[in-house]
Amino acid sequence: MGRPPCCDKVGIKKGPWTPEEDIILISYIQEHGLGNWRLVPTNAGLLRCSKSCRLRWTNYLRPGIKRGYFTPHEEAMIIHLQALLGNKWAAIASYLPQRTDNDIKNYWNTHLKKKIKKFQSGLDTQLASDLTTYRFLSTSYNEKVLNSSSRYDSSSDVRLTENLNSIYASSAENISRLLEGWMKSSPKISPLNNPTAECCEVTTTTTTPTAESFHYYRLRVDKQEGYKIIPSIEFESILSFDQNINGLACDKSTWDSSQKGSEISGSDEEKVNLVVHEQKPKMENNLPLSFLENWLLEESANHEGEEAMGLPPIF
DNA sequence: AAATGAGCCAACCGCCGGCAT
DNA sequence: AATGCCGGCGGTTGGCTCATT
Repeated sequence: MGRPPCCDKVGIKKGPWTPEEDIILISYIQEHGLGNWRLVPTNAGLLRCSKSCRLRWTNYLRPGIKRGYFTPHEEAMIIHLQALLGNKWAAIASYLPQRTDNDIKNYWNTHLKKKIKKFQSGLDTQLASDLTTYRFLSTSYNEKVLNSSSRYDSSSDVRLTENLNSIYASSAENISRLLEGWMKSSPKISPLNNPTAECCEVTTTTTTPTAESFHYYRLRVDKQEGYKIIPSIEFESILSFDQNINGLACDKSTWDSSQKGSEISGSDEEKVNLVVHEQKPKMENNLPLSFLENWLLEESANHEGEEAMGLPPIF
């Protein structure tokens, strides 16, 4: 006999995650840490399979995920790495720790593949005129031919970018998006799914490693007053979140129409603390650098200034 | 204004290797 | 040793948004 199944297939919810589910998952992971995904849905009270929870966390909720447009340097890295490694998205993502493999895969399929095709057919003069990108594309595809016998070896994979001066995205952006979605979808479901709760608060702490600072905010869910995002200190330094929280509130009717189920409790006295721990770049795996890794370091240094300035994509 | 198509992306599906039982 | 789940991965899809007709 093997292990018991992780979850019943009956009664498992599918489809897009609601902000309420996100909150539940985040708070569970904050409390219990990452570990046995099999136990997560049951213990957290989520009607999802463990796989869905893990995917949601790794692709969307975990701290440090950078979203939005890809910088020219990121694009070039993806193109180069794809040429070297093939569709090994997880391996490619290991060199871009702020991006998920899913994001990179999507970006490749929806943007880069077309652009490369266009470039190869000689139609994209703008692309060809950009020396940096041209060099990446040229060397990538030359190397693909030269190194056609090489294979990616995960055992020797050095998380190179941990050694780079990566700009870590604040998890506040993720959570602000989450809360924004929560507000939009709130008419149907209560965030805390507790029909008896009068009030509940979610207190979140985030850090931006580059700024060495902490940012606090609270989401207050009150049966009488509705939802409120309560900014605390240093909000102004997270521009995107600061913008997102403006005007986020709903009235009592929203609360009343949204009472369903009971997943996590909430009361005036209860608080759920979400402490999102940001990872700082580590200097581990100090192994000798391969040709690729040296190249990436070199290119990263070359593009550091450009990326920091937030230049728009080339394409 | 309505219909249609394209683009995008979050989430699912299915496979595989490793490992717990 | 055999069984079958877990976790990771790449491929695919469904549904949403936006642009065009």
